[in-house]
Amino acid sequence: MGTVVGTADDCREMFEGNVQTRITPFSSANQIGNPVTYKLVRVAGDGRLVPATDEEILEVNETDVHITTDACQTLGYLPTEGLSSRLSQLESSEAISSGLLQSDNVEPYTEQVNSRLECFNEEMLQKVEQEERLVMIDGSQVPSTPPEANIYCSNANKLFDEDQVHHEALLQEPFLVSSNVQNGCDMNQSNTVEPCSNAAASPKETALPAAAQKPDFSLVRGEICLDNLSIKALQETFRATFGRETTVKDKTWLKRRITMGLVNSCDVPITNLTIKDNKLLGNQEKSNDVSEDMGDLKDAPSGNDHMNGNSKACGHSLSVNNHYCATEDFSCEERAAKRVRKPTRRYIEELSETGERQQNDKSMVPSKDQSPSEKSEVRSISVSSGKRVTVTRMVSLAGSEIEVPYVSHVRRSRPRENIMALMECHSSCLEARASAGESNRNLSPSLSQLTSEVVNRSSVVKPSGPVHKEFATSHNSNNEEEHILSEVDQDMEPEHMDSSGNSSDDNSNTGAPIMQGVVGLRRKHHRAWTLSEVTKLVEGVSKYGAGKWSEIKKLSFSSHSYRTSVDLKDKWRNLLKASFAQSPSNSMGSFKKHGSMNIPMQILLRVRELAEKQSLVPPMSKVVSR
DNA sequence: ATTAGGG
DNA sequence: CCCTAAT
Repeated sequence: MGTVVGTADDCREMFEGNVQTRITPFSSANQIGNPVTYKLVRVAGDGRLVPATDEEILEVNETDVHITTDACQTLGYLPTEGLSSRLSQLESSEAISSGLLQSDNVEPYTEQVNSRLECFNEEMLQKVEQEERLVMIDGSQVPSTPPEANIYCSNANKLFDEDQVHHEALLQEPFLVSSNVQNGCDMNQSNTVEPCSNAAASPKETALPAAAQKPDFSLVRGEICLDNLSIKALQETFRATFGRETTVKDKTWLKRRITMGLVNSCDVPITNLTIKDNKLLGNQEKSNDVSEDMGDLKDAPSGNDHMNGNSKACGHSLSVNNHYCATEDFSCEERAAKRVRKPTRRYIEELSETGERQQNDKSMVPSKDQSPSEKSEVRSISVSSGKRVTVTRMVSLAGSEIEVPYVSHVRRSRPRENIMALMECHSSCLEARASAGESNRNLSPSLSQLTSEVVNRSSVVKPSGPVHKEFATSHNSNNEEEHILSEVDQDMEPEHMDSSGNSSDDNSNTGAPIMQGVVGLRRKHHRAWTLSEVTKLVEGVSKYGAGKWSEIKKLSFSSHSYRTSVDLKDKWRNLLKASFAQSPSNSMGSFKKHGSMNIPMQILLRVRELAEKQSLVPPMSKVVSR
């Protein structure tokens, strides 16, 4: 609930902040066809739509979305998820909005209608899809939408039939209007928004506080409509809606399910929204079949509203839900979220990066084609194809607006903190650059910030400025360069060894030769191991035993902050390999001809020695060492 | 948080 | 070196 309130506030902000209320050209409605999903969004003072949270993802129809429209949708649509209950919650906001709208222009009505239409369209699309699915599944004739449903639809249409003739055509498709939608529409019924505000407002106040005593709003037409249906009919409807049979006999359940299904079908991932709501309740119904789970998940997000608003209507089933939710509300949410985010991994992220960009590109095209959306501040593209949703937002920069990919605050570069700032900076910069360039050369504030941040960091470490060494030469073969550097290091190292201990030295001297800024996109930082390092490593191993990498790192590599225990481990592994590989044929002498570093025989021998020792007496060595 | 291993 | 899984 609290969340809801917050939403309302946001809405208010939107309205207030948004000076220019724009009316969506009707044309947009015509073009509809893209499912639109709105999530918690707020409008910045300048009118930009901004995700309520950084992580918030806003899926919006790419076509022009107007703030007003958005507001409408936010108000009307969001609630939709939760059904009537939601509506009640939003009432206040609606009232506000309505008031504003009224004062503003008469147009709001139109806008609302549009928004609504969009909703309908979405639903219709969904419906159609479902139908198709059904066909595929059954092969038999598609269960036509229950007559009632159609009737219902027709009613809904009547609301704004005059304006949208074309829409009707679309609506002709079997199409169930969810109660929510209805509610949302109610506002529109009267030309003036007033009625809606009034009607809505009153219920809400009562409803919100005490769920127990709620007005009849719970009995939405949709509900009623469904009510009239027999169980069988409901099942049919269910089937039509979800594309699968259901054995559930519970009328209430069916109704709810259908309603919610219709509602939810509009928006796919709602996780964000849910998360914000502490109260988001999961829908826990025991599903009869597996697929049911999916539905539940979907429902989960909106569950909250449901509870609040529909408790009355749904009766017992709801009460059960409430209970469940009360205890596990959040977990439910999480569950859903997890499901959605499952594939999340940094690795995957990177991979998907490309996809995102592509998507962006795509989005660009349609935007032009679809309709000139001059003003849409935010245009986010929902990609139905992929699970990932890319969000972009327009940022006015230097007078011109540019589309910028919305970047999550999560840092992309490697997690390690020590890492030579330089390298990180490099990689980050490169990344930033790359992404910026790839994404239509847009400068994203977030990106820039990131970059600057990185830069600052680097500057702290190395005030002198951005890497110089690295830029020196950028051959295609980094290895060579690195190799050379390593050699240099080797030469220098010995000297440092004695005085080793000051990290600054390491940073500047041991300096990371790495990313050759210009050419390679290679983001791997590589720092060749110096002889001294190897020596230390071996020493450490002999002292503390292999496997005590953290110890070794602490005691023997205090000065080399960039070597992590993992690095040590890896290096040791390599050394072992090398030592054993070389032992058979000592002919090579003290130097390996390979590209790898020259490792003195001595060391290799020592390594082998240690290795054998440890392998033979693993436990002892560890204990003994100290 | 470390360590062991695979890539 | 990087990334993960298992401790």
